[in-house]
Amino acid sequence: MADGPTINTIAERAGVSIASVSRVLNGLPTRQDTVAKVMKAAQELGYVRNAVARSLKSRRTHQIAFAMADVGNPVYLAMVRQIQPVLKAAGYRLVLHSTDAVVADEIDVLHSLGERYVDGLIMSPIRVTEDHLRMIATARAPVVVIGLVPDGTPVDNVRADSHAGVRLAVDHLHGRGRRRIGFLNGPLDTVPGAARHAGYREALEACGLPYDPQLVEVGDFYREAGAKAARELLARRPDVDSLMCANDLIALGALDVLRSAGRRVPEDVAVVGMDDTELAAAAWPSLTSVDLGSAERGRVAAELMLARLADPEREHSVVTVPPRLVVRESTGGAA
Amino acid sequence: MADGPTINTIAERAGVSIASVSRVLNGLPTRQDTVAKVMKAAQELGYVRNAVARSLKSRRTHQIAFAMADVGNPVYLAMVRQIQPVLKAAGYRLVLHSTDAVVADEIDVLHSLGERYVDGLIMSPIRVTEDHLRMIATARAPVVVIGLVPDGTPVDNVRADSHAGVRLAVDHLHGRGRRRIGFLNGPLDTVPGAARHAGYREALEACGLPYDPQLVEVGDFYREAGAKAARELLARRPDVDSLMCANDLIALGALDVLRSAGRRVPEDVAVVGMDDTELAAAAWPSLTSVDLGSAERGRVAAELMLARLADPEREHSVVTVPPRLVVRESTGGAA
DNA sequence: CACGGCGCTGTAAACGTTTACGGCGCACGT
DNA sequence: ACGTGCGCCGTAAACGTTTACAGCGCCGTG
Repeated sequence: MADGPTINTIAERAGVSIASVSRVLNGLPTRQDTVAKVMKAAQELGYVRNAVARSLKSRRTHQIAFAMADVGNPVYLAMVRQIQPVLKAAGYRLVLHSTDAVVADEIDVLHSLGERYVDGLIMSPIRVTEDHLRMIATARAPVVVIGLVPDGTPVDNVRADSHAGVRLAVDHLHGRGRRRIGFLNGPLDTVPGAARHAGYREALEACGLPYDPQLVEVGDFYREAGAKAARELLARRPDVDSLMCANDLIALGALDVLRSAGRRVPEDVAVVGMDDTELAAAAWPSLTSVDLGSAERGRVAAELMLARLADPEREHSVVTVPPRLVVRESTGGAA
Repeated sequence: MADGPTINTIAERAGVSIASVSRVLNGLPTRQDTVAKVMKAAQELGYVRNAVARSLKSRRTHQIAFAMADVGNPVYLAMVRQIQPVLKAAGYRLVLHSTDAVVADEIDVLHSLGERYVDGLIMSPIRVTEDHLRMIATARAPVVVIGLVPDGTPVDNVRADSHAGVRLAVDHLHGRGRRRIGFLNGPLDTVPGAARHAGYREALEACGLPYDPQLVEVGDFYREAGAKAARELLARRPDVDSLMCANDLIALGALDVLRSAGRRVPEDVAVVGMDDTELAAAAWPSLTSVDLGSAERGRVAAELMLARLADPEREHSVVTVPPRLVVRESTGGAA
């Protein structure tokens, strides 16, 4: 692990100046025999260019950061999975930040952009605060936000449409003859929670079904919470014939409860999840789920980032990725 | 996004030299009013230290790379999840490489260590070739390998013991009265495939059961492959009373097949998976699975890396993480 | 009062690149 | 034979830090 060779070592050995070495290494026009000498020396020394020095001079690190709440969450995972190859193909490395949904940590990441260790940041904040918006506006490197930001925010933005996603699911249930559609939601003060609630009410209206608060449970986005919510809803409204769940984990919890209550899925109660994580396919019965396009959003975000790096002056884009319903056994399978 | 302030800007504004600024910023002993002047100027300018320049001088980037075959694979995911917080707590960033199990890509990552954009590399290669070993031995930055490398390889190494893991599972099945234990394995030319096969044979012997080739199927590590293998095994040996599966996906495939064949799990056939991914808990019936300690291995690898960075001269460590059986419904639940 | 020592500060070099600029040698035209 | 232009090349500056070293002022001591 001794000190590696530098451009100087090569210059000495090849009997040329460091400028020539640099030129050869960067493929700039150079006389043929100089190229040969330099290449030979570099080869023999096992030279590898120092990325740090290069970045200092060129002001490009060829690194992009991705900040999310939790590496373990399948939704973010799907994003990473798409972001990674896009960036890699363009010659960028991926730096991962897991903020545990702590706002201070997210602000920290934004702040650290000033250190210039990355060329840009893709982030998917759990909540968007005033602080976020202020930091984003003054950030020293391009930012792409996955998730809803207020219209007019000067930033590239990729959105899901969970509103429309819920409508898709409710329509599907209605189309299969269900009329008492329960709704197991997460907290209403989160962006997804609020949007999904609104989507549920609207969809009912569009189907000509009444909104019945008794059919709605608000809990959290976890399996246990889903089970609890399902239990309570079943106790209150045993006649419920279907459950719209605000994510797949809630739906899994609901399946557990339905099973031990002896309700058949989908015959007695149909169930729809949301996010279409790999858990949906693993569950039994396999879970119909609304794909909100996490993967697609990741891909688009990466592409927007590349576009901005290529042209920093371009207009800010706002892309909304449409949801897609994946029908499986829990609502009776493909028609 | 104009050029940010540097140490020079601050020096000018505060009326001191850049050396003093640097000293203040690094907390080196300085007169109180100098500190105040510098801090004030830095504050007003919104100064953030340039990480690249700092790295160039200090020869530390405070970045660690993690290279794995596939970000989407839950086993690697579990590792990332543990590695991230350990590194973060020590002030390191995580750079992710997904190699798609392409050996050339892995070699590439090893090679790029010479660029010195990271202080070290944690890798979990799918197969370990001669090239790997050669590159690791001459790497210009510390490497920690998760997975088996030949004894004596000069590298920090964290191993799973899938051999012992299979024994654990087979013992468990035997203890629950199963005598015709089928084995659905992955390819024998992979490190895990070979180790698991050996573990299976040994475990049978230890239990006093005969090894019956008819009870063994070799396929691949995917759900579809698991289903296919299970179908064939059931056709050949309808009397099989339990299935040891070389990973959770294979087990899920097996569950599908058993269900549609009308075999009850665990009453007619008990099933054990491996890796204890989140799919195991999501499945129905929930899947007994052998946790090979992916999470633990990630944590240990990160710690070994930090230890080596702290003391480059220390002896190479080889840590083997013991497997753990997680009993769920597919083998009858906790005793 | 002279001097040694100490605490603080500034100057400058270094980390390993990229690149603007000027110089040198050669071929060519007059 | 001499100027011109062109193609390569080397010198040196720059990127933004950290840090060795030397200098300076001040205090206390002899």
